[in-house]
Amino acid sequence: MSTEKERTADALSTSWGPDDLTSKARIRNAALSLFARDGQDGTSLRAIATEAHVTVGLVAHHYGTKEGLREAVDTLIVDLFADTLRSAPMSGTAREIVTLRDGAVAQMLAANPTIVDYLRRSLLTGQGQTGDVLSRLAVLTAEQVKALREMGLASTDRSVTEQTLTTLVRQFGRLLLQPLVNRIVDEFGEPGEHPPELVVSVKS
Amino acid sequence: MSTEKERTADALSTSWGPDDLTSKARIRNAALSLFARDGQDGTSLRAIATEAHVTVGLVAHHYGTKEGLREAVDTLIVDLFADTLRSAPMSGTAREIVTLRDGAVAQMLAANPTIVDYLRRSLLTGQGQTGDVLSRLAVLTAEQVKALREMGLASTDRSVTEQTLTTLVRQFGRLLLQPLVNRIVDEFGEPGEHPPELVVSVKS
DNA sequence: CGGAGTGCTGTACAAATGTACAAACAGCAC
DNA sequence: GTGCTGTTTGTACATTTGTACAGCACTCCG
Repeated sequence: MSTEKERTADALSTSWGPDDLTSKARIRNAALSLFARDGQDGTSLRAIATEAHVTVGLVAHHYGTKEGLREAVDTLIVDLFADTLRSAPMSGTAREIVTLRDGAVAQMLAANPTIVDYLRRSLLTGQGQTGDVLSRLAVLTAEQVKALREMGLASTDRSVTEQTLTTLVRQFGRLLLQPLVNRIVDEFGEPGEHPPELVVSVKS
Repeated sequence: MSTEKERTADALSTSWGPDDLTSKARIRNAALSLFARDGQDGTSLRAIATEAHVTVGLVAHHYGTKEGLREAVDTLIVDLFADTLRSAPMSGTAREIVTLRDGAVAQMLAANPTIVDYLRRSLLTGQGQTGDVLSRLAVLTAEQVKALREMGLASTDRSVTEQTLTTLVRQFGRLLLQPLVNRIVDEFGEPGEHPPELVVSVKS
């Protein structure tokens, strides 16, 4: 991965002031935030420009069209995902490895709730287009599954498709569904009542 | 319930030709379909008018603003939900009753996938506004829970909030998350491979 | 017959949006 | 200095959007 990617990935998780980032990076981060909150159709290029403290023209200059901006945001997320998985240790039994990798992903997502919101939206808004961020994450996950299999670090008693699916559901399912729980508790729960935990899995 | 409501509710589940419906009903149904597919911001009043074979002016004439149209769609769904629950039998043990009611809801939702898509979108798009369709469904569910409790037909070992939450998650959770599974299987699965079943529940 | 109400059409309009483009500006090699 | 490359601004434009409004056709009641 290029140094550019690491720099931008770090820009999300570390606590750099917005002044330390390039305008290009600030635009992309603003797009991620606003896309996650209001959806892609719901956020204008002007809103992104304002949030990034630049003008509309600069957004078009760096990313061309709105679609180009979306691809940049997608790439940021996919790279962050890949970096997270690459930095996860690969030692121990197959089960231990899965637990460690799931934990690394969960920790990364917990540190970047904006990405979770963005992915949740992508799941609905995206019409299943290839090149979509979810497709790219699915491809990434499938590659990881195959790699672990070849190293003998993953069970092979299920199909690759089913194993990929299980992994993604394990990592995303609970997070994608959380708003439903939060809304109910917000509506009826007494203040201070903590939302119960969701369990999401695929029936084997 | 007024006869109007029952007529409109039937309009979804039975197989009446579009010519048999009033323009007002056709507009509302078109709005439901397009809102479900493209989101509320993503569908113009003109697209709804075209789908319903009317002009833009008539949409405004019947429903005033786009917000009014959304409320009409929400009301249709809530009424359909209420009708479904009212027609479910209330006999047997507490567990049997829950199973029967969940089955009735599942059957209704399976017959109206458009409503599922609409609700899935509402979960994200809606900013938790009261009056939102999910809020109204939550209120409806909570009322049902309390009613069943007073009749001694529901267990009282958990809080009403938790019981309401469990019910909604049981009825919606799997459906809301299904697109994730479908997309993975579409992307990697061999043709004809059927998506495995999801399991969603709240940790007790 | 007449008129009143209602469903319905067509059009008009201001606001917002994505995109294109010309010009100003900064840093840097030569 | 001069030229060059990349950044940044400001503005302009066509399109789409939600909403408002004036008028036509029809039905029903007196």
